[in-house]
Amino acid sequence: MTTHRKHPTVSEVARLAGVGTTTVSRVINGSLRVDPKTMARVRRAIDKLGYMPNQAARILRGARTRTIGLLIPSIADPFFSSCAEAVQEIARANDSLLIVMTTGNDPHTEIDNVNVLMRHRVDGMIVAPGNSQSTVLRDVIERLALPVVAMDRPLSGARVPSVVANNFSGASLATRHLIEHGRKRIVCLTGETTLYTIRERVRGYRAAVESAGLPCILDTSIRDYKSAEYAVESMLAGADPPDAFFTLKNSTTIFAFEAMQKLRVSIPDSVALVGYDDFELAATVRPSITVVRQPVEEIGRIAAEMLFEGLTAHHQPHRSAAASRPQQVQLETRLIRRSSCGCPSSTL
Amino acid sequence: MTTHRKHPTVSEVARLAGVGTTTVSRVINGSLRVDPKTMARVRRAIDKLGYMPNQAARILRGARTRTIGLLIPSIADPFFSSCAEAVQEIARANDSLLIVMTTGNDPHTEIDNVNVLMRHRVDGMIVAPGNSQSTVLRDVIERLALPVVAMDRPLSGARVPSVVANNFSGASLATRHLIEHGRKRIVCLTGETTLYTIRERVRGYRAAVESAGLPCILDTSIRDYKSAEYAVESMLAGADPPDAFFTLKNSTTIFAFEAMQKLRVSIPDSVALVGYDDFELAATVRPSITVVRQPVEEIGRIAAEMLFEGLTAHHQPHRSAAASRPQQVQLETRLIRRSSCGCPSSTL
DNA sequence: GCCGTCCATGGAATCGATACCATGGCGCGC
DNA sequence: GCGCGCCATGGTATCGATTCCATGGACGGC
Repeated sequence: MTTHRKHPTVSEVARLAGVGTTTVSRVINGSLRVDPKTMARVRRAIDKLGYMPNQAARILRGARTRTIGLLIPSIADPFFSSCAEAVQEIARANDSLLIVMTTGNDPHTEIDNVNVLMRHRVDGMIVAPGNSQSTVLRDVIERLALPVVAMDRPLSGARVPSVVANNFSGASLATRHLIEHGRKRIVCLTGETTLYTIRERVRGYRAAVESAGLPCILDTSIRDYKSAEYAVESMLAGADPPDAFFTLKNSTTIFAFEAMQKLRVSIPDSVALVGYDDFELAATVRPSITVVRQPVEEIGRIAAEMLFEGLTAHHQPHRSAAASRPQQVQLETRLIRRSSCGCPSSTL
Repeated sequence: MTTHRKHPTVSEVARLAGVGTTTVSRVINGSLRVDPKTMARVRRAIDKLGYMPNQAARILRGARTRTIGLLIPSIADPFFSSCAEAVQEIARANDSLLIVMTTGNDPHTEIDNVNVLMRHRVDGMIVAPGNSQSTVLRDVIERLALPVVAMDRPLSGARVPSVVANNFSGASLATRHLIEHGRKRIVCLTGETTLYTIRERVRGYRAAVESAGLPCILDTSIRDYKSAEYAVESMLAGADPPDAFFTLKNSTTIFAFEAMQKLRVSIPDSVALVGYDDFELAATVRPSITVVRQPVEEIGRIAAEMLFEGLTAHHQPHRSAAASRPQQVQLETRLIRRSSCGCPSSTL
C-alpha cells in the first residue's frame, strides 16, 4: 500500500503560484474576476500538486455537505435497490453524494443510523421506517430540524412528507379482479404482517372481499418454501378448499408458486394466483403470474426530488411559510394481467 | 419545513456545564480520566442541548472520515446490490459509512466519481472498473495513494488488490458439463463482450469446447427479448442447429429462456441450457435452470474486509513493507445442477 | 497634472473539535 | 511542616478553505 502522501493545501498552491490564498480560492470557485494570466498560473500549480479541495474545511465554514442519507431495510431487496438507484441518480443530478444504510427494519438500528448521519451533517435524508407508528423515530426526526422524506412507508403523526404507493387500492383492485373471475374463496397469504405496506394491503383485500360478501381468509404463516408447501397443501386438502391465492409480497408469491408447482396444483384452473409486486420473471414462468405493479423507480425519484426541493427551501427560508406543510404523495399501482388469474394470457 | 436550528458546539456545552472545552471533549471521547461529577454535568448539558459532534471539524483536525466509497455500474443489478449489501455490513462493523455511486460502466463517470470521493476524503474505496484495461483509471487511482480494492473485475497493471470470481473456470466447468451430457454444438450466447468478466467466460468456454474438439460458436447479438427470439429462432431453423446454449449473464439467460418458451423449444430434450449467475427463480421455473453460481456476498465481504485491513495498515505504516504487495483473490464458482442441462432434476 | 474610482489581490479572522502544555490544588512521604 | 508529584482541568494553537475588508496601482475625466 502506498505511503499516505499528505494532501496539498491552498497555501501550498498559493506559494507555488506566487499568489495569495484568496486568489487560489477565487480560481477554484470562479467567484470573482481574476486576471487570466494569474488564473493560468494558479491552474498550473493546482495540476502540478494534484490539489483537491478539502471538503471538511469547506463544510466547517458552513457549506452544505452535499451528502444525503438513505435508510432502507436492505439493499439486496429488488424493490429497495431500484428505489436506491433512482435516488442515487437524483442525488448525482444535484451534485450530492448518497450514503446508504441498511436497517433490517430494526427500530434501534434506525435510530442509531439517523444519529450517525446527523453527526456527518448530511443535508437531508430519505427513510423507509420499519414501523410507521414508531413515536421514538418520529421524535428523533422532528428534533433534527433537517429535511426528511419518508419513502414507501409514511411516518405517522410526523410533519414529514412521504411518498408511498397506494397499497390499499392496489390490493383491493387485485382482489376485485379475482372476484370478477368468479373466485369465491380467496385466501390472502400475507407473510409477516408488521409492516405498514402489508397491513394496508390486508385492508384493501378485506374491503374487497367483504363488500362482495365473500369470506376474509388470512394466512400469515408463510416465511419460506417449507412453510409455503405446508400451508398450501393443508388448505387444499381441507374442507372448503380455496379457489384463489393472493400473495402480498414478492417472496411469498415465489414460495407459494413454487409450492403449487411441486404439488402439481393447476394454475389457474383449480386455483388462481395474483401476487403483489412485479418481478422480472413473472412474465416468463409458466403460467405467467398476474401481479400488482408498483411504480418503483418513481417512488425513489419523487422522494429524492422532494427532498432536494425541501433542501433549497431550507436554505432560502423566506418563502417557506406557505409551502411548509408536508406533502403526502400517494402513487397508484397497476394490475398487470397475465395468465395465473384466469385471464387469457396477454402478450409479454 | 422546520427552521434550521444551528447546531450547538463544544463551547456552548462547556459554558452550560461550567467547564472548559477540553473537558467536554474528554467526556465525549472518553480519552482521559474525568471526575465523575463533572462528567455527569457535561453529559446533562450535552443531552439538554442535543449536542452532536461536528464530523467536519474532527476530520479537519486529521481524523479519518470513517467513510468509504463504492463504485459499481448499477445498484439495481442483483449481483451488485448483493455485493453492496455485504460491503455495507462490513463498513458498519468498522464504524464506517458507505457512499454508493453508480458508473454505468462509463469510464468518464468513473473518473469523475473517484475525484468526488477523493474531495470528500473517503478513507478508501471499492471499485468495479468498467474497463479492466483502462490506464486512465489506473493512473488516477495510483496517484491517490489511497487504499483501493477492485471488485468483480481486476484493474490490470495496477498495484491494487482485487477480489474476483474465477470466471474462466466457471465457464469452462459449465461447458464441460454440457459436453459430458453429449452435447456437440454448444452455442455461447454472450451479450455485450466489453466487460472483463464476460471475456473471461468466453475464454473458459472456448478452452472447453476446443479441448473436446467441438466447434466454438459465439453469438454476441442478444440485448433484449426481441434479439433473443430472433437469434434463437434463426439458429434453430438453420442447418446444423445447436443442441445447447450457454448464456453468459443473467439477463441473457432470461431472454433466451423466454424466447425458447415462446418458440416451444423443448428444454433440455432438443436444446439444453446453462446460464451464468444464479437467480432466485432459476429453481422455480419449469424446467429449472442449471447455472454457474458465484459467491456474490463473499465477493463484497472479502473486498470490504481487505479494504479495512489496508486501512489499518495505512494508519500504522511501520509494518507495511512486507505486507504491501497487492493480493489478488480469486473465488471459485459452483455449478448448480438443475434440469435444463439434462440432469435428472435435483431437489431445489 | 491631480484626484476619484475601479479592479486585482492579499491579510487575517472564522468555522468546531482536538491536543499540547500549563496550572492549581491536594495528598503523602520524610 | 515542607516539598514533590500527581491528578483534574483549562487556555490556546491548529487543521484548510472562505470571505470581509483593506491596499496599491492604473486609468480616465476635467
